Amino acid sequence: MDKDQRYVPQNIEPKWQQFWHENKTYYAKRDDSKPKFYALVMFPYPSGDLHMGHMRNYTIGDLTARYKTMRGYNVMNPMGWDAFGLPAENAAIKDGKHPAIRTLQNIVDMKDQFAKMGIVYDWDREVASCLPDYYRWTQWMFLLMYRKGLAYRKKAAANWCPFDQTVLANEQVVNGRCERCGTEVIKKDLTQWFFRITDYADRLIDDLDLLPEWPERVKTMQRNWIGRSYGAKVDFPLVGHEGEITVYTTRPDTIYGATFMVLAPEHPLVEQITTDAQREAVESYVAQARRQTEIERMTADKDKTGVWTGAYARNPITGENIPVWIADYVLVTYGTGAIMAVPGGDERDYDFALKYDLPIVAVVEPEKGVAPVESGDPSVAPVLKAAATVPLYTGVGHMINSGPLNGKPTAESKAAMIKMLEEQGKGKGTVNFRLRDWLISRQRYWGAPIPIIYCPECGEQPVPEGDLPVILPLDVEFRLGGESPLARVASFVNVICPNCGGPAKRETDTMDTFVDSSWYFLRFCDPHNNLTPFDPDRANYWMGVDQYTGGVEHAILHLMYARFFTKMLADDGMVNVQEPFNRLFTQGMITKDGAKMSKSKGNVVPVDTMVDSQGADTGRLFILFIGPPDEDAEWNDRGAEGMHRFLNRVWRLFEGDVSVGGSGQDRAINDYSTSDRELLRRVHMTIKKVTDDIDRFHFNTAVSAIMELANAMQAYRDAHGPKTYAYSEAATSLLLLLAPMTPHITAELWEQAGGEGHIHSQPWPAFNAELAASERVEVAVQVNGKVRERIILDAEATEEEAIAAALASEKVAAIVAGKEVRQARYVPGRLVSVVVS
RNA sequence: GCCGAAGUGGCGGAAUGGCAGACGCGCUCGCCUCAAAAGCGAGUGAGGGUAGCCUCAUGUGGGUUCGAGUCCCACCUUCGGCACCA
Repeated sequence: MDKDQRYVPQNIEPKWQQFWHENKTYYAKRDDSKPKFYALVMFPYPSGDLHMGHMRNYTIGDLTARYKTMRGYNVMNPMGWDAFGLPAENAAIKDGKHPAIRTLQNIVDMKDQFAKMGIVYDWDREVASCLPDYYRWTQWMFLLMYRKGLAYRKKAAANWCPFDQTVLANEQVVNGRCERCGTEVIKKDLTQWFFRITDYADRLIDDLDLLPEWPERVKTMQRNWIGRSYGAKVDFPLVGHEGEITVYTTRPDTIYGATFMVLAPEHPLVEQITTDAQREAVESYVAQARRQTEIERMTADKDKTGVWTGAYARNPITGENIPVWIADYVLVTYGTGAIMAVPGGDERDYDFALKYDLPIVAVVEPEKGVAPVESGDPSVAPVLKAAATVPLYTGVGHMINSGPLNGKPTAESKAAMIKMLEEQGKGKGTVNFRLRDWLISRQRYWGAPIPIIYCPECGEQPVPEGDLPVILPLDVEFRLGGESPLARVASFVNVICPNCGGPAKRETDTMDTFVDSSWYFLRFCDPHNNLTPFDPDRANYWMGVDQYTGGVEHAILHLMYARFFTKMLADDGMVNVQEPFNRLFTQGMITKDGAKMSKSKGNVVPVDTMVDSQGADTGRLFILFIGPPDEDAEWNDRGAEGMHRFLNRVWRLFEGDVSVGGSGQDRAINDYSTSDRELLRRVHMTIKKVTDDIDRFHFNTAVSAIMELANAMQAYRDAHGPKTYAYSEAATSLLLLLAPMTPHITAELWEQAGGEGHIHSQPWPAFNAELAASERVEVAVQVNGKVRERIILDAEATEEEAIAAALASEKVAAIVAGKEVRQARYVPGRLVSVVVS
């Protein structure tokens, strides 16, 4: 083999990709002699084209898998396809190409691109959510939910995207728009399937504490999304009607200040309690509120509007009759859709009271030093009413005007009031969530059919497990129409009732694709199982995922749904972990010209272009070097060229007779010359630094440390040539440290330099603290906080010796002369600090 | 409005409270070349000085400390999440 040829990645990369493919180098088997490591990158939607943003994602995952393998773990690193979804179906409506064909073709193309990047997976475990042997088990999951009472159907005002012609989950509505296409979402009353994720709300919040290795911001986002609050439900009896209005409040302590009530316009009691005199005004307000889209309702300035129903309810504590209003600032979807308004203690209620001249009572006195908000902002109330002389105060303090609670602090009053309400049967303490149940029906074709049959005699019937999968028919006409294209396929719709054998009809909605991705990490543990979704024993061996890598855009949706599924399956005994992902890493976007890479913006750097021109290793290394991996980074072609130059330098470090693979462990330190020691110190410092940095996901600094080692090797080589033991040792470590990052060039050089076996089967280089230690250190000398001198000390120098040496130096002596040394200290290996006056 | 993250050279960025700017990009000069590319070497925060060196400098203003990019307080800006959530 001619080692002197130039570094031409195109000549070596295909060879090694072939090697890993043929040898199934990264195919996982159970091996109890090693600790297991489950590495996983979020499986992608097969869109066909990969750009540098994807490359970052998969490079990090690949690096993790290769690194952990070298560290001695039994690694599983699988990949699959989140293959159902709207884009393929929308494309089919445009050009008639069947989603199945397009998707499977894209999968082939993407696997090709993975291979070209040198990304290795255990392809024996590949799954695609659009294939019957996968979605069969997604349907099985639905039936399990159904059996457990966690899947149910109800009529509700759902988020409807007029463009995609389907309903959306709350999580898929962003600022009132469809997260996919950006169309304004409207509300539509529809009967839909839901998963009862709210049953798990408490655990989904509490168990975030079991995840110390998740980014804090992701946990915070989930906490906020689930939105747990503690308060009370209180019944306000209606005056002149049967029944009561139940409100939810987080401040039961302020109930003495509740001077009116507000219902959401959609509240079911509105029609019943409205008086004839107010009927016209109320109906027109309700109609106007219903007409508004989410966007209008949100962009409408915070100016409060509302109408009195004409009705009264009785404050159960004060016994006073208070008016009942409706207003759209009260949301029917939160709490009970009704509030007790405490204008003295709530900004919204205060604004409303000012506008409609409703009484305001102060019930909380601020702590000393806390000023209440001055009343009477003229922009809120065009005409300042007498009542508005009461100031607004929303904080905590001591109760006033509150009967027996007077003088008590807020927290104590809250507890006391809940106790009183419960004793008198007027209410009870409760926990409330912002989280809503997960709406999973989609009126679209390209998804897993919901396995339910509607029988005119027996009603709703689950498809018997033995009849799964409910096959998605392929012969379908693609056009939009407000119901699933499946509804037009007679052979799909018309079935026999599994209960009575009479004619019945299938559910024609499909499941949200987030259902598919909520359990795929479990299927990877046992991907070919024909009897169950996965064998609990196999799942328990691999779970949980030790390193999960993906985009932060999944912080709420996918990551919350997958946690929900895992808990549900744990409850069912299918798996013994409460949390699916032990460690989560969310990588930042790669931008170009300041924007996320996208076809429509024309700023895409495709993986193919990168790999064909500079090579996969160059692309991988630059994407690791570009910046902290959890932050966004701007793509820069010049930077990639720099990485290519560096790999060229590495290549040249192996010119001549360089050998690798030996170990200097059995040599005594004294066997090395001073310059050898110097090089080996650098080698071992680099081993430590790179190891720590990879463990912390600081890949950019790991790469720069390796560059420094290469620079030191070059200098050594210029002086002493490459044929020394120390150089060979350095060359060995350099290749091993780079191996997870740039697998092709390191595998090639390892082979050319006569290394034993395959580089990626070698153990990670061992750090030798003795070799890393140095005998002499340079330390700075600070006088009164300013660095004035640098001195060389013995590494073992004591504080006394260090200070003496510092004071003895010419410069320091000159500065200190004639002054009193008030303080002196030595930070070993760093500096000497002297204070004089 | 609330919650979270971040502000450091021309650029990407580095720095367990201990010599700010590692590493790389770019740029300048030089070597090599008929020339270019590639490669190699030197330099590169700002200001001052012939020079040894000195002063200033990590969004702004305070503070703690022998010592602050790092810790504390207030503020400004940018990005992300939530948003009339009772």
